[in-house]
Amino acid sequence: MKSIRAIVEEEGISLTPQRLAIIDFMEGNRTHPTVDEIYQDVKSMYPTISKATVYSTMQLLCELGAVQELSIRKRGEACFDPRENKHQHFLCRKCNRVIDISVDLYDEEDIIKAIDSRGHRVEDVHSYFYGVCSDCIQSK
Amino acid sequence: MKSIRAIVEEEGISLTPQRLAIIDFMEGNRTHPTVDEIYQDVKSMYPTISKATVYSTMQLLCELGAVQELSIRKRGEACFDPRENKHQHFLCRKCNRVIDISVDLYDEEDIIKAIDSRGHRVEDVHSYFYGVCSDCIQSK
DNA sequence: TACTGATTTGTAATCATTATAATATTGTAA
DNA sequence: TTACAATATTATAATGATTACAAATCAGTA
Ligand SMILES: [Mn+2]
Ligand SMILES: [Mn+2]
Ligand SMILES: [Zn+2]
Ligand SMILES: [Zn+2]
Repeated sequence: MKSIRAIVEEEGISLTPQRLAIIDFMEGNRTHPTVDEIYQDVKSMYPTISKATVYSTMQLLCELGAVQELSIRKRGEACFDPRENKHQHFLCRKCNRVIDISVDLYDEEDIIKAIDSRGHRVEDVHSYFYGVCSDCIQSK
Repeated sequence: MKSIRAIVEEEGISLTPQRLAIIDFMEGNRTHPTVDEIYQDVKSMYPTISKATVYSTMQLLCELGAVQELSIRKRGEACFDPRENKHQHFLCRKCNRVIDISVDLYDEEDIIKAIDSRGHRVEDVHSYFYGVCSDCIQSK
């Protein structure tokens, strides 16, 4: 899997110190941080960084496909993870953590079994598909 | 499938005129309305209704499992649909519509094929699993 | 009818995100 | 190196959805 940094460099996008600090924090990060968590971490090494920079950098990384934004929390903040090997996301409604489920399965019932077998209890599933609808494809 | 109204009545929850108007609008509704869309519709028949009532009623209906809230739009408003037969949701990034895909499939690749075969183009999938994690189950 | 608890309403507060404009930095060409 | 234009960063304001709150209203019961 290509690193976030490699993807950004390939695109010829300038690696400013702020972007580099954000990328370093995200690379291999499995905690699904929010914008504020990224901001807090980077600020400790780079005290003048602005939250607006974190927002714009995360949007850039999303557009490049280097990270993905998750809307798994129904309200409140979005969170992010590096786009690595296919895996699933489980949100604990008690502790509010987003937990990676590293399986290469595509069948919902199999995935639920895999999550259950890790000791979690699955109560609900939402699958969202994104793209362009037939009407919009035709009227382009 | 049980109607929303039946679920509410079974729970012995009082059916106020406002709640009834909202339930009537949601029953069988396939448009995935937002809170504001529900509010605008109900207001035409019930001009004094408050948006706060729509929020609290939708929360009630969600807790009863009569409707579900979708966070398919990564920012902006949540939307709702009656919890009916299992189906999937496709968001068009151009026209911003949430489209029901009525299939009884559980395998992601099969679902994508089904969506494609309806003339839509699938570009991305997010599956979110909700429940209680092993840590929180143990420490209860 | 009088009382009690639940519901609704209008408004204010909160919070994540986006927009904006001034400032700073970067890369490039002379 | 210097000058310049393009890009990025910053601080702050604006937006917009949701939640909190308290007063007013309603429903059910004694
Ligand atoms: Mn992940
Ligand atoms: Mn639906
Ligand atoms: Zn937990
Ligand atoms: Zn469309």
